[in-house]
Amino acid sequence: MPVNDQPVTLADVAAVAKVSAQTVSNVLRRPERVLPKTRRKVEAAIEQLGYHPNYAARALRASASHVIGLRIEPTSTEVVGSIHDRFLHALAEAGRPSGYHIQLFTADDAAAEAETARTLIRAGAADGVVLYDVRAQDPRPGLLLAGRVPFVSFGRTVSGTGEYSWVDVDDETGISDAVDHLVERGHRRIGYIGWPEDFSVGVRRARGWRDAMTRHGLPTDLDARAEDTMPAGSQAAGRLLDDPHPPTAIVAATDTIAVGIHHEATTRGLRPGADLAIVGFDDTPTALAFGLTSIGQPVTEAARAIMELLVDTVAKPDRHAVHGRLLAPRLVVRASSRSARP
Amino acid sequence: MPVNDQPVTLADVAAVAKVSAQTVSNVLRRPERVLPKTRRKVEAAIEQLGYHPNYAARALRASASHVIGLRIEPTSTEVVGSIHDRFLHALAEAGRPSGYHIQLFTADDAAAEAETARTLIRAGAADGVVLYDVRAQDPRPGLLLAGRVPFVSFGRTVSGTGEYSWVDVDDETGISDAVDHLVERGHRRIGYIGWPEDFSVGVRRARGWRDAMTRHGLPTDLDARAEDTMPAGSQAAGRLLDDPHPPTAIVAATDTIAVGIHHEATTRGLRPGADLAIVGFDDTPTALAFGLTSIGQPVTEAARAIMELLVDTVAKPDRHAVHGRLLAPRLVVRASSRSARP
DNA sequence: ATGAAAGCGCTAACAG
DNA sequence: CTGTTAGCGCTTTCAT
Repeated sequence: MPVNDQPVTLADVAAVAKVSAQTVSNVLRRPERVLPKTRRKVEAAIEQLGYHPNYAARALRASASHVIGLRIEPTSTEVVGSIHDRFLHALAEAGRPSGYHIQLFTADDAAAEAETARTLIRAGAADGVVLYDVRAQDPRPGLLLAGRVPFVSFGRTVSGTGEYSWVDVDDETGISDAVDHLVERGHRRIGYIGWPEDFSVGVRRARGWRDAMTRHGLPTDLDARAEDTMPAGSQAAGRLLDDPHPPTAIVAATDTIAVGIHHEATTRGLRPGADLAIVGFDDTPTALAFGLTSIGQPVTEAARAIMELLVDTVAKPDRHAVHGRLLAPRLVVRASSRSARP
Repeated sequence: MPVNDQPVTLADVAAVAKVSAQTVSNVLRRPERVLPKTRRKVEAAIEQLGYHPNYAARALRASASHVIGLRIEPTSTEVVGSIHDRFLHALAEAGRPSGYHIQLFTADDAAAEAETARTLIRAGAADGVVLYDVRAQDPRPGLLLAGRVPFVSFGRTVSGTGEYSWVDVDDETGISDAVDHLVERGHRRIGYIGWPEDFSVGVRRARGWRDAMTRHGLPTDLDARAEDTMPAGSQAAGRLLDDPHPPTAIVAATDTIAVGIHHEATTRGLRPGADLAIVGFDDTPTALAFGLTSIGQPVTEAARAIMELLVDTVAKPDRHAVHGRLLAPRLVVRASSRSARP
């Protein structure tokens, strides 16, 4: 590693290579326009000086920062299985090929998030933002649209999806696959534990379960609701297990709830996988640790799709094509549901 | 929210306020140099136009990006309790007062991380970086030092700590507090499960346990080692519990291991907290969910300290003061160790 | 107290 | 194919 604190500029390289600054720039951005011989000369000089083009200058000149903003949410202390950090990493990785960097910002609520995003854009600190975990009634897409902030969302609102680009995972199919899998194993009393109805969250997951059950001609009475915490999951599981005709399998809307079910089952002397099948959602490390079958979101693929759409959106903020991309989840079968119903 | 796509510049504001661009700049950066009357006039214009200073231009002019780089690591699929995401959020938040933004980058290994960091600095894309989770034999501080990359680390190497600024948590005291707490509850057979010796990781945690036990005149034979996964924790716990004189309490080097212990105990019909006390490390959501006593790291405080030191380091990269800051962890007592030994 | 000039490093547009 | 000119938006001199 050469140690040289003086910032090396285009002009320095040009001087060493005995060409103009413009030619150096061309070597970097339009190599085909430059004679191979001069190119090699310039490249040697670049190498020798350890030159790196200055981001700020490029950004200023090009009016493009190549930065994507992302609000980082405070982690809930009650959620034990989240794909948030996996998503962050995947997004950072996905930006690499196109030269985009992810910059974090914090905000207290949706309005603040939108406002900060707008400021970032106006200040040229970012070219666009990614909206994480967009829910059915989420106000953020509307706010960003109004503020003319280029963005792509992970998740989508229930309406207005024709107005912005989004990437989402097909929850209904995921849950439906889980139900199919359980039915195949001989289960008929299959319960569901998800968020309370009024949360407007996970309505698609609940619907996925109900529809799948109906499709199989099975009853949908074993429906319990719980907030996304382990104790709430345990409690809800308790209610279902107290039923005169208790479930032999339960599908959960999250891994956190699934662990709660696992815990409740164990406490009652039921062996998960043998006496009670359990399926979670998100395929987090927690699911792996507890041997829980879980519906995994294709996080890497989602991040890639988001960056792709974002590059598009950023390129022509005015009249860019609006795309929605629905990705298929993948059921990861583990011990908690592998064996057939006894 | 005014909608106006034209980027608003200093000159625009100046035109509206009928002053020179320079005066607008002064209003923003040296308000005291400007007559209150003109200042108000300018502020009105700024407000009216929704002006935000352009980051790239500032960065170019000031040769300072106000960006801090941070490598985001791929999440291990086997770790169920991590403070990584909490740290990210805390860092983003900690940068706010001083106007620093966190930018993520990915790298495959320590060498790539150092190299990328160096490139970011040379390109003026970042003013400094934060090194996360620095371990005893970590090569990164040395590499960054050699590459003259301004940085502050969270965690520290075993040697060379006088050459760079770091913030760390006092593991030994944390574990020692846990042992004291258990002894107070009447425990004497207190086991420890941590990383394998040769990992050079967590040597301080292991030492903390050994020293505390010795201080209390208690034996240190119940020492098992496990990698940082739940099954490994369960296995190790099994080995300790198979001892002719099994432990009545176990201290774990991580929450992941602690959950493994919890699981093994439950499987054997031992009630955590009643038949076996368990203490984890990091106070993650997982610990909360399982009612595990855990040694919490002051993540927010650490992030603040890091940003503070970093601002210093970045300001004078050559001859800045080198500081080490050792923060005290905090024992969070929950059901898994609250009651006295029966 | 305010303004004019210059330049941070780069690249688009135009000349040669 | 290469070089010259100009300017992205801002701030640090230096005048006024």
